[in-house]
Amino acid sequence: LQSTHARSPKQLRSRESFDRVIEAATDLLAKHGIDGLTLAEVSRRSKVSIGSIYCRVESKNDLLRVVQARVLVRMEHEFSAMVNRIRRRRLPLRELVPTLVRELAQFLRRHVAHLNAFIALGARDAVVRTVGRKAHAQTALDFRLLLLERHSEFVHPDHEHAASTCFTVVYGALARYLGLGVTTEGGAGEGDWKQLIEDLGLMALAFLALDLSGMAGAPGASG
Amino acid sequence: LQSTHARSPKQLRSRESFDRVIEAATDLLAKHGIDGLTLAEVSRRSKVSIGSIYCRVESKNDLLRVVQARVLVRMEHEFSAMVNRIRRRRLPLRELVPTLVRELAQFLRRHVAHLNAFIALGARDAVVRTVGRKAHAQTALDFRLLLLERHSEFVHPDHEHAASTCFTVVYGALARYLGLGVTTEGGAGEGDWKQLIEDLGLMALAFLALDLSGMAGAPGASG
Amino acid sequence: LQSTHARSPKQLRSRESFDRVIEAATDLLAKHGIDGLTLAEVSRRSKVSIGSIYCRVESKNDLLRVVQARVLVRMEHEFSAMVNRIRRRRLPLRELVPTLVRELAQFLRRHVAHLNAFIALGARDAVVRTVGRKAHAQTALDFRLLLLERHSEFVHPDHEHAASTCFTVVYGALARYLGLGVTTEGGAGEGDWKQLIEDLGLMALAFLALDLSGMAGAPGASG
Amino acid sequence: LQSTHARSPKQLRSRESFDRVIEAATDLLAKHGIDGLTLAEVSRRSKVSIGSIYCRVESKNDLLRVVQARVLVRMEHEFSAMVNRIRRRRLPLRELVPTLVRELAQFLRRHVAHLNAFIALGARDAVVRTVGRKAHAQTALDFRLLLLERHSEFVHPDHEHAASTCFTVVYGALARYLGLGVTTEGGAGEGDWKQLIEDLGLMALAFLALDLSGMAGAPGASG
DNA sequence: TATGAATGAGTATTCATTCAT
DNA sequence: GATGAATGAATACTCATTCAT
Repeated sequence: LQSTHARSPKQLRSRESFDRVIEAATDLLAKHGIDGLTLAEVSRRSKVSIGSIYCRVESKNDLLRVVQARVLVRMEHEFSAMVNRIRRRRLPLRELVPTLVRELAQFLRRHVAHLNAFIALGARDAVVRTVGRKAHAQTALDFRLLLLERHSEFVHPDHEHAASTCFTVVYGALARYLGLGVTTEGGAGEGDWKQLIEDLGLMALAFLALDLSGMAGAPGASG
Repeated sequence: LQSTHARSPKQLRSRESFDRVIEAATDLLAKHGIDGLTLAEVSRRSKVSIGSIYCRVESKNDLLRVVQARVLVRMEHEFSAMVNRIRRRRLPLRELVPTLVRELAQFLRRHVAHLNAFIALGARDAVVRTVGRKAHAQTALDFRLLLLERHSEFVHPDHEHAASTCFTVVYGALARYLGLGVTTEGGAGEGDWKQLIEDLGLMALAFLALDLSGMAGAPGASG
Repeated sequence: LQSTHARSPKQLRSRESFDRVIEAATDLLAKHGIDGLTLAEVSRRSKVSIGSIYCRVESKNDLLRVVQARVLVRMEHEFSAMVNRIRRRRLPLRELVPTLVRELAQFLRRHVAHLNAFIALGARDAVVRTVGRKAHAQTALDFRLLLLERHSEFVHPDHEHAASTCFTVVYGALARYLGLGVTTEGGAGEGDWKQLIEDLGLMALAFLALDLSGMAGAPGASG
Repeated sequence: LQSTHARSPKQLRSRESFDRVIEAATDLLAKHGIDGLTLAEVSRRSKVSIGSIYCRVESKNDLLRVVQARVLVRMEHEFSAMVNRIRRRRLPLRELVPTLVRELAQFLRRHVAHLNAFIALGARDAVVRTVGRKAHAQTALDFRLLLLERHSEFVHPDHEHAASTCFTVVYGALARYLGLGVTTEGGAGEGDWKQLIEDLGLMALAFLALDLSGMAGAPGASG
C-alpha cells in the first residue's frame, strides 16, 4: 500500500505546503476581503516562505486565480449535488420551485464571502472575471435544467426563457440581499431573509405556472 | 480686525474649494473605482492642496463618506422626482408596475458606477455600509408608497409586505445584472437587459395582483 | 539682498535636499558602481526619505539619468574650459597635439569612475545611452575643432576625417587603458600611463602631419 | 564495491553535465549579459540541477570565473592560430601591420559580447579582473612578437616598446568603438568601422616605420 | 488658514544559496 | 553524488498622513 507512495515524500510535503498556502489565502479572502490578503500574511499563516509561494504561482493575482478556481470547483460540486438531491425527489413544479429557491439561498449564504471577494477581484482581473462568469453560467444551467424537467407544468410559453429568468431574478435578489449584510446566521433580518426566500419561490412559480398574458405591460410612455 | 462680513467671502471660497474636492473625488470614484482614487489625484484635479482637504475631513475614508453622502442625497432627490412624475400620471397598477420597474432600471444603470464603488467601500467601512443601507431603505420606501397608492388593486393580502418584496426583488435582480457587466449602453446583452426589465415588471405585477394562495409552498422537506 | 530670497526658504531647503540626493547618488555611483547604488542607501546618505526622492524623480532609472545629466554638464564645462585654455596658447600643431592628448588623458582619468558607470547604465537604459553618446560627440567636436585651427599644418588630405580619427583613437586607447585599472594616481603602471600619453601624442601627430600616402595598406588577402 | 573502472563513466557523465552548465552560462552571458544570467536559467538550459552546479562551484561568481577562464582559453587559441596564419605569410611590415589590425578587429568584434560581460564582471570581482588582464597581456604578447619579427623594418628606436604601444592603441580604439555600439554586422556605422580599421593600420605603421624623432613633444607647459 | 514637501511603513517580487531526501 | 523545493533578505515603488512655513 505504502510502497507506491514511498517514492514521493517530498512531493507530498510540497503538495501539503501549497495546500496550506491556498487554504490560508482562501481563509484570508473570506475573512478580510481582498485588501486583507497580503503575501506576507499568507506566508505567515501557511508557514510557507514567500519564495516557495512564488515557486507555485507567478504572481499574487495568479494565487488568487488558483484560490478562485478551487473554491468554484468545490462550489460547483456542492451545487450539482444539491440539485441532484432535489431532482431525485421528483417534485411537482409547485414544490420544486420553492425548494430550489430555498436551497439556492442557503448555498449562496454559505459562500457569500468568497463570492463577494471574487466579484471585487474580477473588477481588477479579467481572468477572474471570465472564470467567475463561466461558473455562474454553469450554476444557471443546472438550475434551469432542473426546472425544465417539469416544463409540462409550465404555462409560460417560452420554457427556456422563463426558466432562465427565474434564475436571474432569484439569484440576483438573494445575492443582493446577502451583499447588504444578512451574512451571519441568526442575525438581524433573519426573519426578512426567510420571508424573501418564500416570496421568491412564490414569484418564480407564478412566473412559470400562471397565465400572465393578460397582464402585458401598458404602452409605457416614459422609457 | 475686519467686519463680520469679511469672513463670508473667505468661507465662501473655502466652501467652493471643498465642493471642488468632493466633485473631483466623485468623478474619480465613478471613473476609476476605489483603487483609482488617490488623494494626490483629487488634490490635483480640484486645485486644492492635500493639507486643505485634511482641514475638512479626517481621513481618506472620511472624504469618501462625504462623497457617498452627497451622491446619495442627489440620487434620492432624483429618485423622488422620478417617482412623483409617475405618481402624477395616476396609472392603474398594471401599467404602474412595469413603468416603475423600467424607471428604476434606468436609474440604477445611470448610477451603477457609484453604487458599485459604495458597495466596495462598504466592505471596508461600517459607516459607509450603514449610510448605504439607510439610503436604500429610503428608496425602498418611495417605491413602496407609490405602489401602495394602488393597493385597492392588490390581490396579495399583505399590502405592505407585497410592495416591499417587489422592490427587494426588482432592485436586487437589476443591480446584480448591472454589476455583472451590462454597464455600457448599446453593448452586448442590451437585449437581455430589456427582456429582464419586462420580465421583472410582469413578475412583480403577478405577485401583487394575482391570487397566489393556491401556490403556497410545499411541505418543504429539504432545508 | 536677502529679501528676494526670503520668500522661498522651503524651496531652498527642498532644493538642498535634492542636491544632497543627487550628490549621494553621484558618490555611490562612482565608488561602488551601479550595483552599489540602492535607493535605501541614497536615502540613508542624503538624509532624505525615499518618498521625497520619488517626489523629484519618477524612478531609480530617472534618478540615474539626472545624475548622468549633471555630471556630464559639469564635465562638458570642464572640458570646454580646458580646450579653450589650450586654444589661447596658439600652439603649433606639433605642440598642440601632445598637449591636447595629455589634457584629455588627465580629464578622462579624473572621471573614469563615472564614465564607466554610465556605460554600464547605458547597457540597460536607452536614454542614458543616447545622452552619453551626445556628450561624447560634443567632446569629440571640441577636440576636433581645436585641431582644425591648425589645419594648415596638416599633411593628411582629409582634414575633418583626420582630426576625427585622432580623437577616436586617442580617446579609445586612453579609456580602454583606464578601464583596465590604472585608475588611482601613483599606482602601478603609472609609468606605462605616461608613456602611453606620449606615444598617443606622437601617433596622432604623425597621422596628421606626415605624408602617409606611401604606406597605403597592401591588397590585404585575409579580410 | 565496483571496480575502479566503474567510476569513470560516472565521472564522464559528471564532466559532461558540467560542460553543459558552462556552455549554457556562456551562451546566456553573451546573449543577455550579466543581469540576464540566473542560476535557475542556467540549470534549466543545461538540464543540470542547481544543486549539482553548486557541487562544482562555490557561488555564482565562481561559475562566472570558470566561464571566463574557458572562454579566454578558447579565444587565446583562436588568436594564436590567427597570428600564426599571418606569420606564415611572411608579410613585409607595411602589409603585416594593416593585416594584423584588420584581423584583430574582426576577432574583437566576434567576441565583443563576452568581453563586455567580463569587463562588467570585473568591476565586481577582482579575480575576474586579474584573469582578464592576464589574458589581455598574453594577447598583447602574441601581437607584439609577430610585429617584432619585422623589427628590422622598424624605424622607432625602441622596438619592444613601439610594438607594445601599437597593440595598446589599436586594441583600445577598436574595443572602445565596439563597446559604443557597432556590434551588429552591416548596421549603421559599418563604414566608420572599416575606416577606423584602415586608419589604425596606417597609424600603427607610421608609428613603427617612420622617423618621428623630429616630432618629439613640445616643452609641454600644461601638465 | 492654506500649502504641498516630506515621511516611511507597507507591498509585490527576485534570486543566490541551502539542505532534506 | 544528485536533486530542486524551500528559503528570506533585499529591492523598487506607492500613498495616506503630517507639519513646518
